[in-house]
Amino acid sequence: MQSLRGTKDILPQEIHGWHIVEDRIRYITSLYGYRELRNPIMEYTEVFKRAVGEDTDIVGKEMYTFPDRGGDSITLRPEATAAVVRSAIQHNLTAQQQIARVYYSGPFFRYERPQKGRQRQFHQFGCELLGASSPEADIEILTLAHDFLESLGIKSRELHINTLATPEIRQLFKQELISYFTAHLSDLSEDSQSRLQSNPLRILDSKHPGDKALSANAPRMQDMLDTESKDHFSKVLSHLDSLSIPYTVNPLLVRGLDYYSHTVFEFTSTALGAQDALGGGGRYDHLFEHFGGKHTPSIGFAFGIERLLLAMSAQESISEAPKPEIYVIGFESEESRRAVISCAHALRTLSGKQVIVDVQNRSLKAQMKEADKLGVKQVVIIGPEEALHDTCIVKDLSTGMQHTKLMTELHNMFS
RNA sequence: GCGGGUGUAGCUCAGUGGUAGAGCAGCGGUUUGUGGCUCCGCUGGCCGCGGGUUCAAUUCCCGUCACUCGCCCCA
Repeated sequence: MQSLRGTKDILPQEIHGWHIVEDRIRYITSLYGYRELRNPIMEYTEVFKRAVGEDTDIVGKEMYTFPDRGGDSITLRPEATAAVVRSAIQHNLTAQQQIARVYYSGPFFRYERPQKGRQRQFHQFGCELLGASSPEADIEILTLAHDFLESLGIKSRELHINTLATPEIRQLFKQELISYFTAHLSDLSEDSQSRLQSNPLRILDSKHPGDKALSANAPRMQDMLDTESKDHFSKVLSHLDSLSIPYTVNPLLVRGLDYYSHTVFEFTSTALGAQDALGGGGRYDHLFEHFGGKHTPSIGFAFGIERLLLAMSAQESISEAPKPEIYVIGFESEESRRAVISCAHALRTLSGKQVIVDVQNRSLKAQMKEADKLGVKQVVIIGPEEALHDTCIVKDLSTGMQHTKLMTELHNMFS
């Protein structure tokens, strides 16, 4: 028996990093007034098909989709935004021109070949700012993401940013691209040829050398921007400038999901290998309408938690897990063992410190060894002698100093 | 979905056509009530799984599963 391919057990010895990240998630989101939204991990397949787009890789080949017992087509969520929007509409989270600031964190599923930084079940943390179309909304999301990465101490990273303008402009741009690439059809990779009609934007961020060469000279969205798009984008950039958040405008950044418009961005890290995206996001002004909701311009981002942890451990910025503080040792006599149990219990309740006790009836020596290995600061020894006199020996493991104390004195030390 | 690499003790890895070793870790002793450093000893392995070749396979061949790196794409 073993875990499914591409799924991982997160073991006690590695949980500390997760707790750090989860702690930062709660802290940073709270600074910005974002509240958690917990959606189910499965939805009707239609939710993702409609939001993400039929021609995207996610929907085309990566979804965990299956019929349930009632015959409905169910999908394990491959991303969050679609479900957040579905949920926002269903519960009217943006009623009466209100905006909603939400975040989420949890497991997601994509049926792909695993590799470094890619699993079939992985975890994402993301934020969505629903109902605001201003560049200031974009900046709030970007700075939140920036602050989050900073607080985790992730250094070797870059922010790439681009604008996809309005759907109308993008439609025009697509036509331009199609005619440009069609003129060079034979130089295109097979993948790109098949995408040419359905999703020509995607050819732009292909890593295929031939495609790259063609893309470098392809028509540019920048040259076709309307004043509104141009204005929006330049405001976002100037805000980034004044906040001293470094970025690179990358005209080839298009992102793999259909629902984006205007600002799109991606955080990459050199610590990651081939899957170098820590996370990304963008503006989706028309997704609510796709679901039959009212016009609700929105923007959000998502980070891959496993990738954050990879980047953090690559630069060794994960702090050490806290160590237990007290080890209470007893041995040989029944009285000794009994005294240990009640002493440990009292210390935990009085001091709130982590107190470890041997549960294998091992020797004094063995328990001392374990205390040392665990890195505890203090050891309390209640041997048969001490148990008879209601005393104990308190030993500091770093100095080796030890003193005999009455049990009542010990309790006073920690209360 | 496609290509490369790997799969031997808890971990990191050596190794040979005649069913296996090291270091670290663990446990015990050196110290008959005291950890860390020595030194000594011990425990521990269907050599990923299935099949084939062979007198004999952990070693060679095929398949399979998993991991891993890359492609595609994304977190």
